[in-house]
Amino acid sequence: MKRLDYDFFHRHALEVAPELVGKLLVHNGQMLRISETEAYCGETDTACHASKGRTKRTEVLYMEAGTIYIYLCYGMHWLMNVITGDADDPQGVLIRACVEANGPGKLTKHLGITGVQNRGSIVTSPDLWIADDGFRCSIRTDKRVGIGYASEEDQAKHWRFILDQYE
DNA sequence: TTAGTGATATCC
DNA sequence: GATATCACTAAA
Repeated sequence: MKRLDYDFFHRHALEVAPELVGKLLVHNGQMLRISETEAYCGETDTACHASKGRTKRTEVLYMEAGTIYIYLCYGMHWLMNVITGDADDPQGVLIRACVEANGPGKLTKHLGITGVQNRGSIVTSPDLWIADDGFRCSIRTDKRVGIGYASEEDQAKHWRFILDQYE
């Protein structure tokens, strides 16, 4: 079992996102198998929060790879992202679901993750990290969901990665 | 299908 | 200061 390090996240979101599927998300002693992720790729991606520029909320996206971006949606659901790529390049991967809980809001609730983890680092945090235990599986892709505000071409991109079948 | 919830951004 | 928006969920 190996903790994913800076080098793993220091790549393009479209490389990191599919590889995170099947990994273990560890928080305060709980371990959950990630089963669904989505990639958000920079200011040119109209679905990405940073597409409208850098603000107090989105500046986390510009931080270095491995930074945790937690965002409160609809007043009650914490959504968890991990920043990838170079610093000042606002891209990241949304953790959408794990085997034990489907839905990004349910996942963070299940793990007890809240905004206090925002701006932390998945590489150095003592109680929140992602591990590779050698698990292998096949993955399928699909369109991202819940991004109706994005351009049609961005909505059409298959940047959602779903655990399909155990090997 | 619809209500609920609150931080953030955008507009006065 | 006020309002509109939102990477969702549960209940019906």
